[in-house]
Amino acid sequence: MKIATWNVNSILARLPNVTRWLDENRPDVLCMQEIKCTDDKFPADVFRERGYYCVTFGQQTYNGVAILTRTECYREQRGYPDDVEGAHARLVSTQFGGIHIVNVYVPNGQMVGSEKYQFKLEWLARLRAFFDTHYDPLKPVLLCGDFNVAPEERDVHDVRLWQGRILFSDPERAAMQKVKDWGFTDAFRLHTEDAGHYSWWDYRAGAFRRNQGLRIDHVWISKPLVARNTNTWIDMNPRTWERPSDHAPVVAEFE
DNA sequence: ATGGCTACTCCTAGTAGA
Repeated sequence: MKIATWNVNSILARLPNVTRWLDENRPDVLCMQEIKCTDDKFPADVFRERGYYCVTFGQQTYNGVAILTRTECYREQRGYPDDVEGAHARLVSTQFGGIHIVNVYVPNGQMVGSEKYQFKLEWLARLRAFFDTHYDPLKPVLLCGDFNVAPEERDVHDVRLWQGRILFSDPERAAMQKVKDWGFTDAFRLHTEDAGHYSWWDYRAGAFRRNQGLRIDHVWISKPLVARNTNTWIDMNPRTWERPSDHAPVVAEFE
């Protein structure tokens, strides 16, 4: 079984790239973030033609998450259960093949110390509480998405540049670690110890060409899935295509 | 060097992303 996560940075702008990648890779599940459109604008028919079912939690202009699956799936959660009306569309979940799949788009945080940064830290605290309340770490649970946090120094191309800054500040990393402590393992790190593997590169200044990126997109798995995870990798290919997303897909395979 | 690039919008200039 192949489960992938990809921040597509607008599903409407990225539709040719996403369909091409689906055709070439045929994952069982694709979790997407930043679809940037409401559910009625989501191109579900294009995916249905390719044999995928969709659950979406869209929003105009900003945020928005969706999950594509090869067999019919049912939405489990759409945002946090205690969300107020009009809250950001940043979390959607489903069950597939006996696995609880939670797809998140963690807030960016803009700048350390800003209101948005505070919102990010609170959102991450709620994510941990959400797992405490609704899931069991002894069952197969997979949390994936754009976490907007690089966990370790080896996940950052230039530690001196990023130290203490947004996406790599200590409080963000601690908040993310708290989520991990619920009972998750970073699937990518089960297979690769090296530095220099990134999932996002700035559009500007030739960052991709120079491999100046961050590993901020992740697939985290609960204990029962660890032994089944045969490989997890970052597919840099679509980042080389025309009109790419600034993020690359992360793919996890299970037996 | 605070730029660089991309996508969005009832505001095509301003906001947001990371």
